[in-house]
Amino acid sequence: MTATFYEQVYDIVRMIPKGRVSSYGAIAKSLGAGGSARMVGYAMNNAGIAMPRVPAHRVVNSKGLLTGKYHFSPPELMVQLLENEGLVILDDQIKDFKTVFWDPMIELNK
DNA sequence: CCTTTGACTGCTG
DNA sequence: GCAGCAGCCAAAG
Repeated sequence: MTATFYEQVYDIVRMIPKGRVSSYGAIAKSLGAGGSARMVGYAMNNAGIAMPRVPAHRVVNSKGLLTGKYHFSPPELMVQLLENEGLVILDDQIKDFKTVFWDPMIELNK
């Protein structure tokens, strides 16, 4: 695979179904990157210019908090997009996070 | 080649 | 339950 770590992250994120979310750590782990969750977030920084568009709004931290919302323009966009997909956001936190959580390790049968 | 940078995570007090 | 600290590791300068 000539794909960089970023591209691998993008692939996983694009696979996240509508109305579901995943976490940085889970994605990193599914890539075999171990605890390099920060790298996933760092990759998301590039997601803004990645093609095709990467649904970065479906990626949150392990607690279901929209930690990266301030990287959107405007920050409220992330919440809007998630709510548009049927999710409920309460004070920057995803309601029923465990229920809508999408685990790449399981869904991709890795 | 060495340093800095993170949209994170888990443990500890 | 919350704040602080350290570990994590790839990419960019």
